[in-house]
Amino acid sequence: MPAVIENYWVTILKALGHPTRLQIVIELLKGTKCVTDIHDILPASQANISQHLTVLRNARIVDFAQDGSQRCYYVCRPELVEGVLELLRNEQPESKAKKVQCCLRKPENADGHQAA
Amino acid sequence: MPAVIENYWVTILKALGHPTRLQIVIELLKGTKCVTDIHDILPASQANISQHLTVLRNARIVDFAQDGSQRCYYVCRPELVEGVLELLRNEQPESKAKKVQCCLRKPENADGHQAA
DNA sequence: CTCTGATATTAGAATATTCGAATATTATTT
DNA sequence: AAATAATATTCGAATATTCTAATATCAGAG
Repeated sequence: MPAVIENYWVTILKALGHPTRLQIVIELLKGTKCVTDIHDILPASQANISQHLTVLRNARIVDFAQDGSQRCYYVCRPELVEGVLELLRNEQPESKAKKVQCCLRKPENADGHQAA
Repeated sequence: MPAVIENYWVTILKALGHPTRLQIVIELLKGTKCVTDIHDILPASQANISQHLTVLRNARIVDFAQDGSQRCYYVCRPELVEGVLELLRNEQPESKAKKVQCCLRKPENADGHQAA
């Protein structure tokens, strides 16, 4: 699990971890929309939406197709995004730990735990 | 999709959207660990790890079981977290938009688009 | 109660994010 | 070319996040 990959994962999660951006993505999943459409739907300024779209684009979550002077934005990884939303929707009740014992830190099983 | 729910989703995504916290969660999925265990594994100070664990706990992603003076942390929503990681691993190639046309903003189909 | 290991909290500086205002760019129409 | 609609960029202030250093708390051993 190289650090490079996880950095990319973090970029994706961070991009989704903002209310406006999550809303944008949810709306785009319903269908491709241009910036003004999104602006009509969400309570944010045009510039701000454009900024958030840039963040989402840098995370490679959305992309756009130019259509005249409009940019038709769409989710370019729908399975990823829908999957995440699906998991969030199916919120399970928290599970308690099965068994409490966790680590080898206890004296009796100290086997090369502190720096060798 | 009430705002309250999405706020919670954002909290979860934001919590996962940090390199150290994502690492912590990945490690905890392998097995319950106390803070010192995590500290041994990851390049961060004890205080910092404790802080990140607090963030993860507030997002209800992890919880702990007290075991003497230790706190055995574990992922309390394993399906959610593993599901997200699984989706990130199966990174699909980006999909291009099927068809370019997107919105009703065009003059010819302007039907109640601007404020009625 | 004191000592120690384990963990948490606080405070503050460093850094990053967010957003509005203003401006720039790009494509289309006239 | 000028006007206009659509979108992007830049700047800067406000705010939030992150991290380190220091300190506090808490549990068990002696």
